[in-house]
Amino acid sequence: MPAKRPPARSTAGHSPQEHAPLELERFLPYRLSIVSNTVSQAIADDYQRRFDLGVTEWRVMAVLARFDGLSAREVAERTAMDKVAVSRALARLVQAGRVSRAVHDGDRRRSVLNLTEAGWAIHDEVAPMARRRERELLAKLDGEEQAWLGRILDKLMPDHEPPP
Amino acid sequence: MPAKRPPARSTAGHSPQEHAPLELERFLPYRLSIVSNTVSQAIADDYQRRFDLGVTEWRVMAVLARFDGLSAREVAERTAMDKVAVSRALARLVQAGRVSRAVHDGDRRRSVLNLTEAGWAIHDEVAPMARRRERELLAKLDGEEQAWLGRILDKLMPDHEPPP
DNA sequence: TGCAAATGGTTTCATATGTAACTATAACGG
DNA sequence: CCGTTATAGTTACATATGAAACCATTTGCA
Repeated sequence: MPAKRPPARSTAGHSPQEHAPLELERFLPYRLSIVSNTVSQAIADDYQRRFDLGVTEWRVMAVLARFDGLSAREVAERTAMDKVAVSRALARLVQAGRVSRAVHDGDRRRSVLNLTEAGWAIHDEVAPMARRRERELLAKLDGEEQAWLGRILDKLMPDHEPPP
Repeated sequence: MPAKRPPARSTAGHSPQEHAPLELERFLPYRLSIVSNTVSQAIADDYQRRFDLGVTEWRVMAVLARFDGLSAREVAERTAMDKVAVSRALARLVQAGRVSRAVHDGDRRRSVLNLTEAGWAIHDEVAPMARRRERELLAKLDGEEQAWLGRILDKLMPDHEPPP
């Protein structure tokens, strides 16, 4: 262990002015990002290696499992990803035979996307995993806290009203 | 507006089994990541362009503002970044004359890091900005919600006890 | 001592991601 | 109709990020 550890004093005795440094560990956006990244990473680790499936790809699969025949743009709306990310995720998914892509009748710019059998098979393995992780996360909170967290996230969520 | 929008039914009438698709917008890790990314991005936009300063660099500056003479590894601990990210951030900061790097007496592997005058000048502009953004974020919540959020994040935070 | 293992830090390489430019098709206005 | 503008999606480029290999130094210990 190293000989000296300077005391955790503030403003580094540097100059006359008060520098009011930010305390990262009490800074809300910082804490949010730590928690969020830790959680996402834990979940992703479950399927990332096993299925060679990225987070973005999984999100696309998740919406296609609920809404079939979406276009790439609609997928983007529902996943809060931008269209480039969706395009790339789809390229991999189609390539891997997990999603089928057809052309929309009457608008040949649009794709019509669906999970394939292989896609469904993966979905049906990953979805329960993800839910299990979510439960593990929530298990750290008591019921009251869980309820508050839900409400708070609703309030903080940028209004991103997907079509009903 | 396009002619048809398929109803939001589940499981895509695909096969006999129940597919139990994940509802992303109710999935906690997903919502967390949306909120976190939105907030971080909003803050970063403030200084990113103005000072050509990345989020990682700002975090390094923030800890150096509170603790002078840290080594890179100590910075990494306090920012929850990995050492590669810290190394890179430091390279840019030192290059830009915002952080000074010396060699530790008695352990020549270690660096001894400090903000320079230029670094302090930037810090003193960015820190209040960041705080203002945090206040804006919290303004969306009432007092009770703010308190709960703080407690909840504490509980969800991975135990990452930096040395006192 | 002296040498294996550990530590601080940087570099390398493969991937991921964001922005802007681009292609193709469709919608609109005269 | 025909040119302009808008939309769906992809490509290209630049930058960011993570994992592992890598150097230098220090520590531990026989």
